[in-house]
Amino acid sequence: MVVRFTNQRQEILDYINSKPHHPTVDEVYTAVKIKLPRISKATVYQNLKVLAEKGYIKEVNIKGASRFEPILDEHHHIICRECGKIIDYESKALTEYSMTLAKNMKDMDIEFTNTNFYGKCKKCKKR
Amino acid sequence: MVVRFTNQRQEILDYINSKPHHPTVDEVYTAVKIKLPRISKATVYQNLKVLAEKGYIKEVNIKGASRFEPILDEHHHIICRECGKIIDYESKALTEYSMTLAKNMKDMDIEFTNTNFYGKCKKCKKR
DNA sequence: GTACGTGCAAATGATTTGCGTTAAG
DNA sequence: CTTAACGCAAATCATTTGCACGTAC
Repeated sequence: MVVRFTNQRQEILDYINSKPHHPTVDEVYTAVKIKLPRISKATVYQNLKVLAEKGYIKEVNIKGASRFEPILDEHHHIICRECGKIIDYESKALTEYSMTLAKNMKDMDIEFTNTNFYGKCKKCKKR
Repeated sequence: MVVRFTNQRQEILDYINSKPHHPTVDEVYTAVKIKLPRISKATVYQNLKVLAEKGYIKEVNIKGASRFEPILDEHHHIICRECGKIIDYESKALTEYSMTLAKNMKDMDIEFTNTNFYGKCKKCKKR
């Protein structure tokens, strides 16, 4: 199965690569619609899925909804439990340590790891 | 606001505490329905939410759907990217190391951390 | 007795699917 | 040309909400 590089696919990929912002499907749809007004949401869903499967982008699940991010150096996420805000957090040491543990697991072949730090952001803490 | 301990709530809590199995909402619903045939799915949703908020159980998000687990010692998850199977993984060292990093974060107050190890389980690898 | 909880049905949101048409390679 | 991809509408899941009635405390 050949993966064709259509306009729609390219715009979606470009948008996700343009900002470290972890957009939702709707955010991608709204943004890409400006350049390609006739695009449908189903196409956005389909392409996000394909792009993630083929390894062009990465899918993250926060509070029940899918979000997407570029392929960056392996990193971790700081997540507000209340509003779902995400901050990227890089720690090679943590990644390496996790992967060391992964090598000793026999139940599954581990491909990558991700550590989530859950808490409350400043805004949500005020309330 | 007083949290009342109704039959429904107790059965849901008991079921989740009974097995290290990370059930989905539907699995909880089906299981509890055997003992309480008149229970509605909305009640299951409501109670799972309350129980998680009050800290009686923990919510985990895998492949877009909510799953629930008892409050155990802090632990991590090994997840099959294909079928969503979860295996618990305990490593005090990893938890402690992550929490050490968390103490230096100024953007958010971290309450807990969780590391996910993603890979493919034996069954899915065969295909 | 008074909220909080329940069950039901309807509403909302997220995601997927079927299908006829379009366009990439 | 041929087949993956598109756009649209409808279908399917997951989850939430409104409301009249029931019940824990």
